[in-house]
Amino acid sequence: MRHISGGCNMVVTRFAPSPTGYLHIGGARTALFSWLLAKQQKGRFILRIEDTDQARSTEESTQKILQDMKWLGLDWQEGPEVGGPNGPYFQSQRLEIYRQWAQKLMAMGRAYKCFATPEEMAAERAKDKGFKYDRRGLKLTPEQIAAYEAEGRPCVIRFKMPDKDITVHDMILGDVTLKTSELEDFVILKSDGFPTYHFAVVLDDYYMQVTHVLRGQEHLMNTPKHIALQEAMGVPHPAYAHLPVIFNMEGGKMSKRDKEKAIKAGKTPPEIDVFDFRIGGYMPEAILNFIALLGWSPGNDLELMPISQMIEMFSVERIGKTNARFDREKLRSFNMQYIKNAPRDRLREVVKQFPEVTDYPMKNADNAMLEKMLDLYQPRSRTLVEMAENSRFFFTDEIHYDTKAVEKFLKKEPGEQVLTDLKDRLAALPEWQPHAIEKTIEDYCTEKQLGMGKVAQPIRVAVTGSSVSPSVHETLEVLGRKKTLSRLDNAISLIRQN
RNA sequence: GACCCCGUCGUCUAGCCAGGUCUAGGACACAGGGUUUUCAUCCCUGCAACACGGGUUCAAAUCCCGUCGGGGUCACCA
Repeated sequence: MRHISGGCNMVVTRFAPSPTGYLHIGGARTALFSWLLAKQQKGRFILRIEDTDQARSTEESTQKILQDMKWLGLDWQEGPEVGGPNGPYFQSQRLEIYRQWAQKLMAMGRAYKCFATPEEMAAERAKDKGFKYDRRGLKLTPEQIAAYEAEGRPCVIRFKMPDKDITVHDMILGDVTLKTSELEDFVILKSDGFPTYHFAVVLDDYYMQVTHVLRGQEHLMNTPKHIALQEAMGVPHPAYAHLPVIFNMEGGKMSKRDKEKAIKAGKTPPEIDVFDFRIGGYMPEAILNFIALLGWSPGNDLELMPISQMIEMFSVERIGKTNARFDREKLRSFNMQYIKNAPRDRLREVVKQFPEVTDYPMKNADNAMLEKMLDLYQPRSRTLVEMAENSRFFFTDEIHYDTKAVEKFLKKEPGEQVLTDLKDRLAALPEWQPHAIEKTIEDYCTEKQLGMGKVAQPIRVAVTGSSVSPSVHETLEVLGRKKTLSRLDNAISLIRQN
């Protein structure tokens, strides 16, 4: 009898990505829900790498996925890097288990060899759209099999589906019954000796003592196969929960292809993978909060909540059945609020890590400058990209002058006059303090009978290149007197150029 | 095409399981107003949904059936 580590009733969930690219946002939600369930139930969360597709799996992808999981803060109690009692956690390292069970099932008469090549099967399917595997392997005589093997012909092992209906008791969808006639004898062991997904998940979930399987709804039709397999092997069924699909705004499944489509159409590609959102300047906590609400709701009007509260309030019963569109506008709003409400320590950490994956002048910031920038931009940035771009004039002297702004505020009256006058007055200030700067500007306005807008905008454009920035006196203060004056000079000569 | 799942504001959703308290609540977006030196924030107001058709019932967003619509799956991919 196997000992179940940590107690018999312990909830064990897992996330089992295949390493064929970055972590998809939908995968991240599956991982999050599984993680939340384990945390809430004081159980264990396992990360397992399903690298049974030799053609597509890469070590690089594995690393990317681990990195994205860590960045999101979804830690695992068992899996790559941390190990665990039920390892290894890479399916490619568990081949012996699958082979032995395949043999066992064959000995039991529940599985059999088939020598048909992938090409043959594809040809059958091309001929008949509704083609279902015809059990041709089962019709082979022992002599034929021996002869094929003597020739060294490759074969697969197929599972013999039982002749009965199978009901999935889904925690979200309820009971879903599938007629056995809908299912064919599927391959469990490929000709390269690797298991198929169906075989590997069932065995691994069993050996890793997984109690709850949360996965996308696209797996619903696979589940009867897994249940049949579990029955044949005499192992328990984990509880299943099939999550609604995440749609793009067009109403189709949100997929990596959306990126290629956008590029072809000459548009900027949408964020699809977790890493895209990371580069896009989103905070992991905002992403987690947002995707948690794609299908799940705590039941009251609560939306923004810390992860600790999500853990507390999470329940599979409150996951809905309807597919959800991924509304980036709402994510942006969430992200803005997370940036605005973040403790300074946390925001500083996030902002300092950001240049690791991007390249903005912000990366050259010293701590004092960064802190001042944060004072101004924490309340007014929806993403770190906005923050980095809008504040770039602090960190580089390569100012890009917005043409419209230059025309409107510098080249028109009283632009030049304002700059030359204020340059002298600011240069003469005894102390470079925000209040002193503000007063200088205000006094100037009063004296010249000019509205604040007439004065502030030319300065703003001169110093930042843009007509948009935090309040002028704070901006100047942070920039420093030296840079302020030299940029005023530059702007003045720009005006005089023509 | 076959099988399966789903269907409340433009979007995410609460309400549905245990019908009445729903002239359907919240959030994002949008529109208008206020604050303001620009932008953003912030505050106020507004717009806006039970897919459709039948039942059951004194009463249906809530239960049943059908239609339509959307989606998923049909691999030696996961």
